[in-house]
Amino acid sequence: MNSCACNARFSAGRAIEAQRILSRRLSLKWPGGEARRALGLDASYARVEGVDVGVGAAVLIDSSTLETLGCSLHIAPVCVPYIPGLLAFRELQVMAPAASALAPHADVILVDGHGIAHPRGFGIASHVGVVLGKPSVGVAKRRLVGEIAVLGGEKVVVSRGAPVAVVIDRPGGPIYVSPGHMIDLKTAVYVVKPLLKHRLPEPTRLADLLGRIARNGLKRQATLGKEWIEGCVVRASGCARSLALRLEGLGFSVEVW
DNA sequence: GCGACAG
DNA sequence: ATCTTGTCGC
Repeated sequence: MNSCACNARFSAGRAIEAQRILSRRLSLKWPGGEARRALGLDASYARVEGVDVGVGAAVLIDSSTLETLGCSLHIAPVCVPYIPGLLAFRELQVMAPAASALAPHADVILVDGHGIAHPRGFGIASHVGVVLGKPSVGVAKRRLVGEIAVLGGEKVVVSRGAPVAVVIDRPGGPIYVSPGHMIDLKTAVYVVKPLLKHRLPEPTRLADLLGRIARNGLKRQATLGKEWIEGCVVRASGCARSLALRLEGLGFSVEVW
Protein backbone atom coordinates (compact mmCIF):
# COMPACT_ATOMS: atom_id res chain seq x y z
CA MET A 1 0.00 0.00 0.00
CA ASN A 2 1.49 3.31 -1.04
CA SER A 3 0.39 5.96 1.42
CA CYS A 4 0.91 9.40 -0.02
CA ALA A 5 0.17 12.78 1.52
CA CYS A 6 0.20 14.58 -1.84
CA ASN A 7 -2.58 15.34 -4.27
CA ALA A 8 -0.70 15.22 -7.54
CA ARG A 9 1.17 12.07 -8.54
CA PHE A 10 4.75 11.93 -9.62
CA SER A 11 5.47 11.86 -13.35
CA ALA A 12 8.77 10.25 -14.34
CA GLY A 13 8.39 11.64 -17.85
CA ARG A 14 8.13 15.22 -16.65
CA ALA A 15 10.97 14.71 -14.21
CA ILE A 16 13.25 13.53 -17.00
CA GLU A 17 12.24 16.51 -19.11
CA ALA A 18 12.99 18.81 -16.18
CA GLN A 19 16.45 17.29 -15.91
CA ARG A 20 17.11 17.91 -19.59
CA ILE A 21 16.06 21.55 -19.25
CA LEU A 22 17.95 22.19 -16.01
CA SER A 23 21.08 20.48 -17.35
CA ARG A 24 21.43 23.24 -19.92
CA ARG A 25 22.47 25.48 -17.04
CA LEU A 26 25.24 23.11 -16.01
CA SER A 27 28.77 24.46 -15.83
CA LEU A 28 31.93 22.51 -15.11
CA LYS A 29 34.07 25.56 -14.46
CA TRP A 30 35.38 26.16 -10.97
CA PRO A 31 34.89 29.85 -10.01
CA GLY A 32 38.35 30.03 -8.45
CA GLY A 33 39.54 30.42 -4.89
CA GLU A 34 39.81 27.89 -2.10
CA ALA A 35 37.06 25.60 -0.87
CA ARG A 36 37.33 26.68 2.75
CA ARG A 37 33.88 25.65 3.84
CA ALA A 38 32.06 22.54 2.62
CA LEU A 39 28.40 21.73 3.15
CA GLY A 40 27.36 18.08 3.31
CA LEU A 41 23.83 16.97 2.42
CA ASP A 42 21.97 13.73 3.06
CA ALA A 43 18.45 12.35 3.50
CA SER A 44 17.00 9.50 5.53
CA TYR A 45 13.48 8.21 5.96
CA ALA A 46 11.06 6.73 8.46
CA ARG A 47 7.46 5.57 8.37
CA VAL A 48 5.47 7.58 10.90
CA GLU A 49 1.84 6.61 11.32
CA GLY A 50 1.58 5.25 7.81
CA VAL A 51 3.27 8.12 5.97
CA ASP A 52 6.80 8.34 4.64
CA VAL A 53 8.63 11.08 6.49
CA GLY A 54 11.89 12.38 5.09
CA VAL A 55 14.71 13.85 7.15
CA GLY A 56 17.02 16.20 5.29
CA ALA A 57 20.30 16.98 7.03
CA ALA A 58 23.02 19.51 6.28
CA VAL A 59 26.36 19.98 8.04
CA LEU A 60 28.80 22.83 7.33
CA ILE A 61 32.46 21.90 7.80
CA ASP A 62 35.70 23.88 7.85
CA SER A 63 37.81 22.08 5.25
CA SER A 64 41.16 22.70 6.92
CA THR A 65 40.26 21.86 10.52
CA LEU A 66 37.26 19.58 9.84
CA GLU A 67 35.47 21.53 12.57
CA THR A 68 31.68 21.61 12.38
CA LEU A 69 30.49 25.17 11.82
CA GLY A 70 26.74 24.62 11.60
CA CYS A 71 23.96 22.07 11.17
CA SER A 72 20.43 22.05 9.83
CA LEU A 73 17.56 19.57 9.73
CA HIS A 74 14.33 19.59 7.78
CA ILE A 75 11.64 17.01 8.44
CA ALA A 76 8.56 16.62 6.24
CA PRO A 77 6.31 14.02 4.58
CA VAL A 78 7.70 12.82 1.23
CA CYS A 79 5.57 11.16 -1.43
CA VAL A 80 7.91 11.04 -4.42
CA PRO A 81 9.16 7.48 -5.02
CA TYR A 82 12.78 6.51 -5.53
CA ILE A 83 13.51 5.75 -9.16
CA PRO A 84 17.11 5.17 -10.30
CA GLY A 85 18.10 8.29 -12.23
CA LEU A 86 15.44 10.43 -10.56
CA LEU A 87 16.76 10.39 -7.00
CA ALA A 88 16.86 14.18 -6.75
CA PHE A 89 13.09 14.55 -7.03
CA ARG A 90 12.65 12.50 -3.87
CA GLU A 91 15.58 13.73 -1.77
CA LEU A 92 15.39 17.41 -2.65
CA GLN A 93 12.02 17.64 -0.92
CA VAL A 94 13.80 17.66 2.42
CA MET A 95 17.39 18.27 1.34
CA ALA A 96 16.87 21.70 -0.22
CA PRO A 97 15.08 23.23 2.79
CA ALA A 98 17.74 21.84 5.10
CA ALA A 99 20.49 23.31 2.92
CA SER A 100 19.02 26.74 2.19
CA ALA A 101 20.24 28.60 5.27
CA LEU A 102 23.75 27.17 5.30
CA ALA A 103 24.42 27.09 1.54
CA PRO A 104 25.25 30.82 1.28
CA HIS A 105 28.15 30.22 3.68
CA ALA A 106 29.57 27.27 1.76
CA ASP A 107 32.22 27.33 -0.98
CA VAL A 108 31.19 23.90 -2.18
CA ILE A 109 28.35 21.45 -1.52
CA LEU A 110 28.87 17.68 -1.19
CA VAL A 111 25.90 15.47 -1.90
CA ASP A 112 25.25 11.80 -1.19
CA GLY A 113 24.83 10.50 -4.75
CA HIS A 114 26.21 11.20 -8.23
CA GLY A 115 26.81 14.40 -10.14
CA ILE A 116 27.36 14.04 -13.91
CA ALA A 117 27.96 10.28 -13.56
CA HIS A 118 24.30 9.91 -14.43
CA PRO A 119 22.21 8.68 -17.41
CA ARG A 120 21.52 12.25 -18.52
CA GLY A 121 24.61 13.79 -16.95
CA PHE A 122 22.48 15.42 -14.27
CA GLY A 123 22.47 13.51 -10.99
CA ILE A 124 21.32 14.85 -7.63
CA ALA A 125 24.59 16.70 -6.97
CA SER A 126 24.25 18.60 -10.26
CA HIS A 127 20.60 19.30 -9.51
CA VAL A 128 21.45 20.72 -6.08
CA GLY A 129 24.24 22.84 -7.52
CA VAL A 130 22.09 24.38 -10.23
CA VAL A 131 19.13 25.00 -7.92
CA LEU A 132 21.25 26.61 -5.19
CA GLY A 133 23.65 28.28 -7.62
CA LYS A 134 26.67 26.76 -5.89
CA PRO A 135 29.62 24.56 -6.81
CA SER A 136 28.71 20.97 -5.94
CA VAL A 137 30.24 17.51 -5.90
CA GLY A 138 28.61 14.09 -5.92
CA VAL A 139 29.97 11.40 -3.61
CA ALA A 140 28.31 8.03 -4.17
CA LYS A 141 28.91 4.61 -2.67
CA ARG A 142 27.80 2.69 -5.75
CA ARG A 143 28.04 3.14 -9.50
CA LEU A 144 24.99 4.14 -11.52
CA VAL A 145 26.31 4.36 -15.09
CA GLY A 146 29.42 3.69 -17.13
CA GLU A 147 32.31 1.29 -16.89
CA ILE A 148 35.41 1.26 -14.71
CA ALA A 149 38.64 2.12 -16.49
CA VAL A 150 42.16 3.14 -15.54
CA LEU A 151 43.55 6.39 -16.92
CA GLY A 152 47.05 7.39 -15.97
CA GLY A 153 47.02 5.09 -12.96
CA GLU A 154 43.75 6.60 -11.79
CA LYS A 155 40.57 4.53 -11.53
CA VAL A 156 37.67 6.31 -13.20
CA VAL A 157 34.15 5.77 -14.44
CA VAL A 158 33.77 6.28 -18.19
CA SER A 159 30.35 7.09 -19.59
CA ARG A 160 29.42 8.26 -23.08
CA GLY A 161 33.10 8.10 -23.92
CA ALA A 162 34.22 10.50 -21.19
CA PRO A 163 35.52 10.18 -17.63
CA VAL A 164 32.66 11.29 -15.37
CA ALA A 165 33.83 10.13 -11.95
CA VAL A 166 36.98 9.14 -10.08
CA VAL A 167 36.89 5.99 -7.98
CA ILE A 168 38.65 6.33 -4.63
CA ASP A 169 39.21 3.10 -2.74
CA ARG A 170 38.52 3.45 0.95
CA PRO A 171 38.44 1.08 3.89
CA GLY A 172 34.88 -0.19 3.73
CA GLY A 173 34.55 0.17 -0.02
CA PRO A 174 35.05 2.56 -2.93
CA ILE A 175 33.49 6.00 -3.31
CA TYR A 176 32.65 7.61 -6.63
CA VAL A 177 33.46 11.32 -6.87
CA SER A 178 31.86 13.22 -9.74
CA PRO A 179 31.40 16.91 -10.58
CA GLY A 180 28.00 18.29 -9.70
CA HIS A 181 28.00 21.92 -10.86
CA MET A 182 30.59 24.69 -11.30
CA ILE A 183 33.48 22.25 -10.85
CA ASP A 184 35.58 19.88 -12.96
CA LEU A 185 36.52 16.29 -12.15
CA LYS A 186 40.08 17.09 -11.12
CA THR A 187 39.05 19.91 -8.80
CA ALA A 188 36.25 17.79 -7.36
CA VAL A 189 38.76 15.17 -6.28
CA TYR A 190 41.11 17.89 -5.01
CA VAL A 191 38.29 19.27 -2.84
CA VAL A 192 37.12 15.91 -1.48
CA LYS A 193 40.45 14.33 -0.52
CA PRO A 194 41.28 16.64 2.43
CA LEU A 195 37.83 15.82 3.84
CA LEU A 196 38.44 12.08 3.93
CA LYS A 197 38.78 10.77 7.46
CA HIS A 198 36.49 7.77 7.19
CA ARG A 199 34.99 6.13 4.10
CA LEU A 200 32.84 9.16 3.24
CA PRO A 201 34.02 12.78 3.39
CA GLU A 202 33.22 14.44 6.73
CA PRO A 203 30.44 16.79 5.53
CA THR A 204 28.43 13.96 3.99
CA ARG A 205 29.26 11.48 6.75
CA LEU A 206 28.12 13.82 9.51
CA ALA A 207 24.98 14.81 7.60
CA ASP A 208 24.15 11.11 7.32
CA LEU A 209 24.80 10.61 11.03
CA LEU A 210 22.77 13.66 12.05
CA GLY A 211 19.85 12.64 9.86
CA ARG A 212 19.93 9.06 11.13
CA ILE A 213 19.88 10.15 14.76
CA ALA A 214 16.94 12.47 14.09
CA ARG A 215 15.11 9.71 12.22
CA ASN A 216 15.60 7.29 15.11
CA GLY A 217 14.10 9.91 17.40
CA LEU A 218 11.07 10.21 15.16
CA LYS A 219 10.50 6.47 15.26
CA ARG A 220 10.44 6.54 19.05
CA GLN A 221 7.72 9.22 18.92
CA ALA A 222 10.16 11.51 20.67
CA THR A 223 9.17 15.02 21.62
CA LEU A 224 10.25 17.31 18.81
CA GLY A 225 11.49 19.97 21.17
CA LYS A 226 14.59 22.11 21.37
CA GLU A 227 16.39 19.75 23.73
CA TRP A 228 15.69 16.82 21.43
CA ILE A 229 17.12 18.55 18.38
CA GLU A 230 20.09 19.74 20.38
CA GLY A 231 20.68 16.16 21.48
CA CYS A 232 20.72 15.05 17.85
CA VAL A 233 23.28 17.66 16.90
CA VAL A 234 25.50 17.14 19.90
CA ARG A 235 25.55 13.40 19.36
CA ALA A 236 26.28 13.82 15.64
CA SER A 237 28.98 16.45 15.68
CA GLY A 238 29.42 17.79 19.16
CA CYS A 239 28.40 21.29 18.15
CA ALA A 240 25.40 23.31 19.29
CA ARG A 241 26.16 26.97 19.90
CA SER A 242 22.73 28.41 19.27
CA LEU A 243 19.59 27.08 17.72
CA ALA A 244 16.66 28.37 15.74
CA LEU A 245 13.50 26.38 15.05
CA ARG A 246 10.74 27.29 12.66
CA LEU A 247 7.58 25.48 11.69
CA GLU A 248 6.81 24.96 8.03
CA GLY A 249 3.43 23.46 7.37
CA LEU A 250 3.34 19.81 8.31
CA GLY A 251 7.08 19.61 8.62
CA PHE A 252 9.63 21.68 10.43
CA SER A 253 13.27 22.51 10.19
CA VAL A 254 15.93 23.62 12.59
CA GLU A 255 19.26 25.31 12.29
CA VAL A 256 22.14 25.11 14.70
CA TRP A 257 25.09 27.46 14.66
C1' DG B 1 12.33 -9.25 -24.07
C1' DC B 2 16.47 -9.14 -20.56
C1' DG B 3 19.57 -7.17 -17.32
C1' DA B 4 21.10 -2.90 -14.65
C1' DC B 5 19.67 0.13 -11.40
C1' DA B 6 22.71 6.55 -6.85
C1' DG B 7 19.58 6.63 -2.14
C1' DA C 1 17.07 4.31 1.69
C1' DT C 2 14.75 0.77 5.25
C1' DC C 3 13.65 -3.88 7.36
C1' DT C 4 15.79 -7.47 10.20
C1' DT C 5 18.81 -12.18 13.79
C1' DG C 6 22.44 -13.80 14.53
C1' DT C 7 27.31 -13.62 13.95
C1' DC C 8 32.33 -12.41 13.23
C1' DG C 9 36.05 -9.50 14.97
C1' DC C 10 38.59 -5.82 17.57
